[in-house]
Amino acid sequence: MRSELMEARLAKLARLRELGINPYPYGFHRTHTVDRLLEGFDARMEQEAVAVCGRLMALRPMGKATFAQLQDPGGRIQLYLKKDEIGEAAYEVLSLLDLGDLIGVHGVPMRTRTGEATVRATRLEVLCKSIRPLPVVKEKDGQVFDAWEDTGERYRRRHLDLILHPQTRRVFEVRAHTVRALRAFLDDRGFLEVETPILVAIYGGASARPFVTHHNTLDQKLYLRIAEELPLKRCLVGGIERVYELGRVFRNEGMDRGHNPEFTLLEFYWAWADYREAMDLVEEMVRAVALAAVGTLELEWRGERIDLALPFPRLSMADLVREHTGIDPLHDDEERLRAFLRGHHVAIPAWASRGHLLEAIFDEAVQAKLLQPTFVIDHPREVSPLAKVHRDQPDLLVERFELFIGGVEFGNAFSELNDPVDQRRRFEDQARRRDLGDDEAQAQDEEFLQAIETGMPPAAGVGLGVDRLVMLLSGASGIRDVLLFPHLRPEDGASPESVELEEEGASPESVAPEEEGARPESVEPGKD
RNA sequence: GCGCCGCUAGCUCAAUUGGCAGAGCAACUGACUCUUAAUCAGUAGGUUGAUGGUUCGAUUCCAUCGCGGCGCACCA
Repeated sequence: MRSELMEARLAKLARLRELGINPYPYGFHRTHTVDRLLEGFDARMEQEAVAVCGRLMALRPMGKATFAQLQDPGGRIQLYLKKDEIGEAAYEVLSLLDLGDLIGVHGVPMRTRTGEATVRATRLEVLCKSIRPLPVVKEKDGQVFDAWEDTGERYRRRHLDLILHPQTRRVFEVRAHTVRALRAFLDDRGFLEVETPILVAIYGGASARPFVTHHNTLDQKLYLRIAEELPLKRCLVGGIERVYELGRVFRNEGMDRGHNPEFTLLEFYWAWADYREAMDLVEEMVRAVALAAVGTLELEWRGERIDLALPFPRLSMADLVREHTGIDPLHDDEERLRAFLRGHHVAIPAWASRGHLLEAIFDEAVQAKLLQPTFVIDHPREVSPLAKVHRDQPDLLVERFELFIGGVEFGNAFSELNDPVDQRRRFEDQARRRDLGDDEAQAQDEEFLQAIETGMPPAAGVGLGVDRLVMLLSGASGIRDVLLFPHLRPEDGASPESVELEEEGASPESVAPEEEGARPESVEPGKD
């Protein structure tokens, strides 16, 4: 049982207190992080007094001297603690340390006989006694022993993953740099960042099923937003001509290596521009962000080499389908399109129109093949209720593009529809579709329609999947690798009365109320 | 949601045709003042994911469930 290991640590903790040592002190004055200390290490040898602190990752006691490995965000360094030098009392403290403890050491840089950079300690301080053991991973000459690589556990106990795997930390540094670069790119071009509601009474701006929640005081059904689109367009109406939001949206759909229930979406709206200019900007932005975040345009992702330096071709969805299948999706008999999909075992709902069929064939036969960055343009009207009709083929198509890289969609954009009469008609069409069984059809948002009726400037609008961009730039193949705490199934599925609550406050009452009727009316009235 | 694979000590993994559940590391005790996967000697550590079934006997065979991974479907 694990508690036996913990008992040993708790006993040492008690002993430390007996010795008059506070195992949880208030801080430590560090002179160098490990990476800084290693820069110009030899010049400092036997000269400077240094102070380092971090997590104890290895202990090699040899009687009256002990070697240890200390890890901080800058890396690991060896410590040499001699009884002669730190004193009898400190050496007893040392014997009460475990792997995983946080310690601080004052000392002098030295090299061992084998040349390893080392801090010879003159003083030892306990900074935090760890009472829960962490997985022990050993390494020699780049070879790792007893690697801790249970993927699920790494997501579930991400703090351990971060301690044990520097490359995990790097992914989140890439993520931070990516987000910062996106903001910088847009800020530099006069875009204003805004924040709009996540809790909404009407969800819209995308085709997806929402999460449902409830406001107690108002006794109102609320949704978590599935897109940022509609409020940002109201900003356009209000005269914020360049506006963006970079935030979390929520879609109540399947989870796999490309999908998490909540994900980070960048949307920006650009007045007086159309989707072609938006493509120019997105292409430039992707390159700028890649250079800022990882310093290169040549990437490897899911086993494919991706070259962001290549011009992003702009190919119409219909042309791509024709090229890959021989079907002319705009002119061939609809039955031929249906037959193709049946042949590929794609379920086709009865209400599907030519546009839906075109999109379905594209998804089936083309999408996965678009490895290098490609703009797919000019989508069917029926699947794009917020896009402006195509200036050349207004009856069938809209002005829209999706950016594909590595066979995966990264972005979605239109020349935004600003004809209020048409917009209202399209919402009504969506409502009809909903009646026919399309549960992703968009609900009518009256506030949004009224804003559009006031007059929204012609504009391009772009949505970009930030998690996927981070995946591409960090080389991660799954979205869970770029989320610190991805959504997972609850750990203690089976016995409800199991006394196994242990860590991560798996409180039994925190179940998502799937049914409406299950709302507890009597919860803590007026806690505010 | 469907299919395939997996789940054994804190970690990484063994266990012949169904026959007393093991090793290394970590832990504990002892030795060791330049080690580095430290070494040496000893000790302890398990409801084999859960429940049920077949059997004299189940880690092993069967069923159901849980969790995870991969693939498919839906989406971004």
